[in-house]
Amino acid sequence: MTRSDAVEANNYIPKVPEHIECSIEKTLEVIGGKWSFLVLRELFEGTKRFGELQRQIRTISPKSLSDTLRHLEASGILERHAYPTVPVTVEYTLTPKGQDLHQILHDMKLWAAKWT
Amino acid sequence: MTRSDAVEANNYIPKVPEHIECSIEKTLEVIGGKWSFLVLRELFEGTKRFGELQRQIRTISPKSLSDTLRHLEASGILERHAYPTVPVTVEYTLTPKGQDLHQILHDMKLWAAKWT
DNA sequence: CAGTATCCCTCCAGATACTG
DNA sequence: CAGTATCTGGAGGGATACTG
Repeated sequence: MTRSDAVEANNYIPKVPEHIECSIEKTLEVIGGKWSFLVLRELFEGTKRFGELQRQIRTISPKSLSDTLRHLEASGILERHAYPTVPVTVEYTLTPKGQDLHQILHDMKLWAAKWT
Repeated sequence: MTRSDAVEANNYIPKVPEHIECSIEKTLEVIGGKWSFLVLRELFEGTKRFGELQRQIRTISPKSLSDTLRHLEASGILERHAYPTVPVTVEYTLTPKGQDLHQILHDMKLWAAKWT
C-alpha cells in the first residue's frame, strides 16, 4: 500500500459516532488518537524527523507512528518534507492550523494539574 | 456484574500509551472516549436522567451509555443520584471538576469552526 | 425507568521482518 | 533512514433480550 492509498483508505481516524453533528468531534479526530497528542507535543518544539520522533516516543511502533503522521498530514496539521539525500531525509513540521492547537493542549495540561 | 465490579475492572477507559507521562493524557482519558464528549455536552445544560441522555444521543446503546457514565463517575466528573421512587429515578449531574472542562470543550469548538 | 447480561464481530495496534 | 507488508490477538462496542 502506498502513502496515497492509505490516505484514501482513511484508516486510523479515531472512531467518533456518526450521524451526530458536533464540531468538537472534528477536533477530537485530530488530537483524540492514541498517539496524536504525543506527536503534537514533540512537534510544538519544532521540526523533527521520523527517527527523532520514534526515539522520543519510545513505546510507539514504526507502524503506529507512520499511521499517526499520515493521519495528521491528511488533516492539515503537519507537513512532510522529503529531501533527496542519501539516505533520504524527511522532516515533519506543524502547519499554522496545527500550531493553533497549542492553547487547547496547554489548557488540558492545566486542567489535569488542577484536578488530578 | 455489579456497578462497583465494573468500576473495579476499570474497563472503558480510553487507551492511552503507558510508560509515557504527560498530563494531557489524564484529560484525554476523560474526554477522549468515543461518547464522553457528547455526554458532557448534554450535562453542561444541566442535570439529566438516563433515558433523557439516551434520547438525545440517539445512536448510543444502553450499554455504551452505561459504561460511559460509570467511567465519568469514577473519574469524578459527574455524580449519580438515585431516588427510591417507583419506578426508580436516577439523575446525573456534573461536579465542579466536570464543569471545569467547559472551557476546553468550547475552545475545541472554536478551533473546529476556524479551521474546518 | 434504568440499567445488566450475553453474544459476537470488527478493527486497532503491537510485533516482526523486510526494503528503496 | 524512513518507512511498508503482513499477521495476529484482544478488546471495544453494537445488537438484543432480559430484569429489579
